[in-house]
Amino acid sequence: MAFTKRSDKTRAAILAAARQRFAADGFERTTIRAIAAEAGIDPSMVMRYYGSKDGVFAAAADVDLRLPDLATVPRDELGETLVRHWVQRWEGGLSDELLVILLRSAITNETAAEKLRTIFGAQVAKAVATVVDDPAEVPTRAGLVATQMLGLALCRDILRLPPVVALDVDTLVASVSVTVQRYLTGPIGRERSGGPA
Amino acid sequence: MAFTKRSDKTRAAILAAARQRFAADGFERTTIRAIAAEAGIDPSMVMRYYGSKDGVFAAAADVDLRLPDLATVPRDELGETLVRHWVQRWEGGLSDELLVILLRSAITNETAAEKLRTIFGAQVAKAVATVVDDPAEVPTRAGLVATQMLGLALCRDILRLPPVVALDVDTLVASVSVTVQRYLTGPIGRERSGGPA
DNA sequence: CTGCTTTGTCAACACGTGTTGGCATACAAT
DNA sequence: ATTGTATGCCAACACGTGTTGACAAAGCAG
Repeated sequence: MAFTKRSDKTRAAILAAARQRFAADGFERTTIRAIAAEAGIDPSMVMRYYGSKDGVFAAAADVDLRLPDLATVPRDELGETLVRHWVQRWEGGLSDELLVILLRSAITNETAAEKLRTIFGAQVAKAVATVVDDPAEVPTRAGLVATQMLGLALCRDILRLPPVVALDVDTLVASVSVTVQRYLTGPIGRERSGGPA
Repeated sequence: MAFTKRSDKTRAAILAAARQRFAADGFERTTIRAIAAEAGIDPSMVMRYYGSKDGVFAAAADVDLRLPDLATVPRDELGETLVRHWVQRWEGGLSDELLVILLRSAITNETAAEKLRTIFGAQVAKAVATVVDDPAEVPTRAGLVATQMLGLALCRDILRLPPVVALDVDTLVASVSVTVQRYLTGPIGRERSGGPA
């Protein structure tokens, strides 16, 4: 299988087309025919190489958040590092409609939702775990972080709320970083926030 | 038109059924037939009384955020007031699948997205405007607030990320309030956060 | 009771969907 | 050149969709 078959080019074209369609339209509104048209081939090829619509989707939505390794980051720059990385990941339109696909589809497609849950449960929690001392706090902090990061992506890249789209990257990062930084290292829940320590 | 027609009961049944289906399945996956079945009537009635699928949706997604009047709230309790109200609005499952409908559908349906943009543009900005001095800052602050609030709803009530679902309301409100409070009254962008002021 | 409007059901349409099998062509091996 | 196989296209299927119109029953007006 390490040999390149003649069909690899078509396979790749299908995958690229599928990503574009899924990202633009979500799971339900994307049709096999549309994918095939964009790839410039026949719909039946999509079936042959990926088995079913769910098959293409699974292949297209195989995503890695590629979060930075927080262990090497100064403790007071965690928020900024994470948020800047996140924003750039979403901004870099080219190859990264992956995240759009996942988020768009996760809202109506239970398979995609489960996948997203897994990815966030694993990758974000792992990143957070390298930073938080008390293991019992990890899920809570990871959840709060997810709340802000996904909300940011949702408003800016999916819903395209004008004021959020209008924000320049630096202002955005500066504002949101503080939040994420606190969710990572600050007090959570009902603890006093301005304590002496 | 103030008189109650005989068909009002059916109309109401259709609307209730539509809300349930749209909230559960989103716009695309909800079928006229499913709505009719849930309402216990014939699919053609849905068409007769609401014209088209888009018509039913428009009627079902006519939503009012009912944000509290921030003018009467002490300045340092703004975040908590807003967030608690928001969480309760989403928690109160009964009549309020309205928000689920809107958010779920806005991700794939452009009409719904536009509606959500309008609602947030108007209602949130208005609420924020009663609190912020500099009018130029209103959109930015409203946008940031939307980011966190919609992200919260997304993770907790749509995607159901386990750690976010697991959080009890008080912890949630306590943690997120601080963020919203800062987006409303704190420094934004690249200003120094701990300045001498 | 006789007519007329309203409320509802039934059956069907035109269309788009995922999916399948058959058939031509281009390539690879002998 | 002659096989055998991989690659691609075409036509069709079975099904579910939004939507429409004809027709029956129920309520009301005269």
